Amino acid sequence: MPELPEVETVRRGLADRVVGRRVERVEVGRERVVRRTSREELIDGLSGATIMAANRRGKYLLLPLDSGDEVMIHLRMSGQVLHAAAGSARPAHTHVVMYLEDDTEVWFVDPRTFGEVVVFDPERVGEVLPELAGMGVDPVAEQFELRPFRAMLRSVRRALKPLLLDQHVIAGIGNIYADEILHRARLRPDRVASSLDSRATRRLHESVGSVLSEAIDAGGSTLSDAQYVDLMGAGGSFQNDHRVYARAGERCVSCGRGWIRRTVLGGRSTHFCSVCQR
DNA sequence: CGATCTACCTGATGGC
DNA sequence: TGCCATCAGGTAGATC
Repeated sequence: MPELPEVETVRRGLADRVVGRRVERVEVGRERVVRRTSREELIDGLSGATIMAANRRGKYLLLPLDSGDEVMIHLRMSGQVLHAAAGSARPAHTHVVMYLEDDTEVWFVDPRTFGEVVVFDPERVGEVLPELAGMGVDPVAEQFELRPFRAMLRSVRRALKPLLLDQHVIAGIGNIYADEILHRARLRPDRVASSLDSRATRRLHESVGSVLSEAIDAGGSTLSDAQYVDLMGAGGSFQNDHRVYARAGERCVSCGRGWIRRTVLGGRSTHFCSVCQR
């Protein structure tokens, strides 16, 4: 569920409401969400520590602690991070509870338990989180330059959408935003990357930046199932600006001529206008 | 190298 | 109403 804009919205909530606070106590329900290490390592690593910052790389939340360790939270498909007054009623599937010094609690909630929480020593990041080393550029948190992007596109014979979804190439884009970015760039999801001319490359580069930043400004996308919410439990509004995602059968509002089609590409549901995306 | 399939889980939805 | 199949925002690993 959550992609870069949703994770960034959660990050900002943590920066505003949780950074600088001390974690007094931690409870772990289902061990599966701490499978990367163990229940004991999470509890020992977090108890008594103060959260010093809230960072993000792609869809990974990274929270440095005053101990020198770091917390990683990944929401995967159905994870939520919520912040509430101490003693508030918790949703089902609340697997981690952090009791903060200011009588508030941070909850990690995840029905499908694909998500995870881990405390690790940054010096051992390569052992605990080896995937971080191979992550591509974060187009919001880092410099996302046109030139290397163009060189990468020219060098691969892959369809654009699976390429945008590949976290080794660009970190943070998921299924919704891949479709929205390609629509804005007027490029078909199955178009081969190396076939783009320099104008198309520029449109794609600009669309990556503009779609993601507009989605962040809107607080992310909350679909009808309301699975994604921010730290306070509020939904985002970018779903109202989706032009293709979950709009199969509707008239394309960009060109006014085509209809939005739904196909499957790389095993993912894919939405595009066959008239204005080429 | 790249495409495809599977697995990991639970809940919502739609058809019959 | 109930039962069953299908699908979901992510990612890693196996296989061809």
